[in-house]
Amino acid sequence: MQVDLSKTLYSMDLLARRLVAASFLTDAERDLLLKRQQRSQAYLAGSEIAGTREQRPRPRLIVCGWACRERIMPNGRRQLLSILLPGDLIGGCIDQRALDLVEIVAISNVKVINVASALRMVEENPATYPGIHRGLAQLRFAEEKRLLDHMVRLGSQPALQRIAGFLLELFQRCRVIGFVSAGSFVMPLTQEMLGNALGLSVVHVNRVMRQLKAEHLIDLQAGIVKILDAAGLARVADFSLPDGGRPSERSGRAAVSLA
Amino acid sequence: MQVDLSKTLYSMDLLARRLVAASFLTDAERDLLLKRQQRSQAYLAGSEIAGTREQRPRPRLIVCGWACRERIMPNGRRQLLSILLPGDLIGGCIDQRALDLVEIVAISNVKVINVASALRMVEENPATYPGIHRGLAQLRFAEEKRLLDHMVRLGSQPALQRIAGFLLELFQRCRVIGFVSAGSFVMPLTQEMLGNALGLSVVHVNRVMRQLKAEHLIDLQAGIVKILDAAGLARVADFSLPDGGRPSERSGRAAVSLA
DNA sequence: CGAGTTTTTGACCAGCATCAAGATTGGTGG
DNA sequence: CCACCAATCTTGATGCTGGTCAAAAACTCG
Repeated sequence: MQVDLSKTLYSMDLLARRLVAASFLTDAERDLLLKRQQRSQAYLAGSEIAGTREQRPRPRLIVCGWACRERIMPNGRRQLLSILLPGDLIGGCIDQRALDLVEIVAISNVKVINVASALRMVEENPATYPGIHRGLAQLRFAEEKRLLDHMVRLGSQPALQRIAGFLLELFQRCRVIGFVSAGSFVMPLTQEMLGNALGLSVVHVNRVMRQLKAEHLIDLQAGIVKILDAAGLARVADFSLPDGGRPSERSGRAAVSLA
Repeated sequence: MQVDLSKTLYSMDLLARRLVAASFLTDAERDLLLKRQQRSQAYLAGSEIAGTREQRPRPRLIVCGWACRERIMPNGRRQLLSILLPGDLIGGCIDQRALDLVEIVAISNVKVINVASALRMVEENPATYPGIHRGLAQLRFAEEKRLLDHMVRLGSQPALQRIAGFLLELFQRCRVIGFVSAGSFVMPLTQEMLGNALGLSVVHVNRVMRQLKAEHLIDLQAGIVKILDAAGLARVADFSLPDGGRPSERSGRAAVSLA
């Protein structure tokens, strides 16, 4: 289902779209983003976009395809740390050296463009590009938020909620970049990858996905996820107790401990 | 064991110490750090240093005591996201708004000083304060690394290794800021907090700590942790297979996929 | 159509949570 | 200095969530 974009002009249109969503851009800013057509760099699904001992990691923008940051442990186990979608920056946040910490791997076929010079221009003249500057800050903020959300999932949610929340996050991210139609989006993650992202075994991921399907919260076929009941999913994802108690059950617990 | 520092001059000495460790400072830089004595702000153990809906979170430096970033879930469960030690910045990294994402809570009694103006000066004139500028980047880098390490712990390590790795991290961080003597450091975390940080129940934290003690890797008493065998701990923490298999089994995987 | 990958199921078991209760520790007031 | 209380630590018993093993079905692709 990977669309061949080889004939498309690669520009920073995607970045522009995301930034515009949050801020109005000046003409100078539009120029910076849209006039700089660039040759894109392509990576095959499964290949490494940036490795642990990268020579000189340049900030890049994903134009097409999915990638992830992951860490591979000495025993071969993999932990996906975050998913990167079109419009996301690689190494644009934090510090360049942060790339040392993980590997960036293409999940589907991926195309990226180098945004080092554009970023540098913005960093050096924030006043000239106020909208982009602010927009970038928001991108970083969103990335940080996702990281923390995911930590909470891993640390304190059972499998059902981890998966529900994660799917919901992907859904919303896809929607922002216009990759959702009729409540569906293409998700090129195998259940094994989902497991690696969520700290669960493939088998268990499968069972939970199946359960979500049985409860008519999502629908699945051929790598396409359809969110049938976003509100229901959110309800499942946010809450932690096995019984369907409402959030106010703290009083219940309290009552027990008082009894 | 909380030393009363009320008569101490609060300066950015700690920050200076950390920065110096990695970079040489110019006179201007020393001045910036050391000449700006500041009134410190104090927080009692358990109190909130910065909340989710903070009016205007200013970057601050922890001068004394331990704090943490945590998220509290609707069901009352808590997930500690990171531990903040003296010399760590609050809200100095990423974006100020990142503070919205979590609460910052004092674990022991804590003192902080405001470093907003100093940070602004450095950001605006990076050339004047090259050492500090680089040093701050390293601080951010280290924080990012810790976050990712912790995610790996939560996502793909069993209890024994989570705890071993976490203790080791605390140990090394304490050593850097000079809070280790004779292999021991004061750790004001209750086992319940450890559990909240590591996604484990109090009971299980206790059992594992006990096991580490039994294996003469650590010693524990009255909130003081003594690392008896750092190398042994590291061995436990880094590896995930029950048997002591060697790391090089990636070749095995490769061979399979090539065959 | 056959080989490899991914998904699906079932059977079994282990790691860790939960529940419950007792032992320590530290702090407080008499 | 001791009695007392709350918080923390410790330990045992029991059960559930989710891991592991194994193998069969459904896809995918050349």
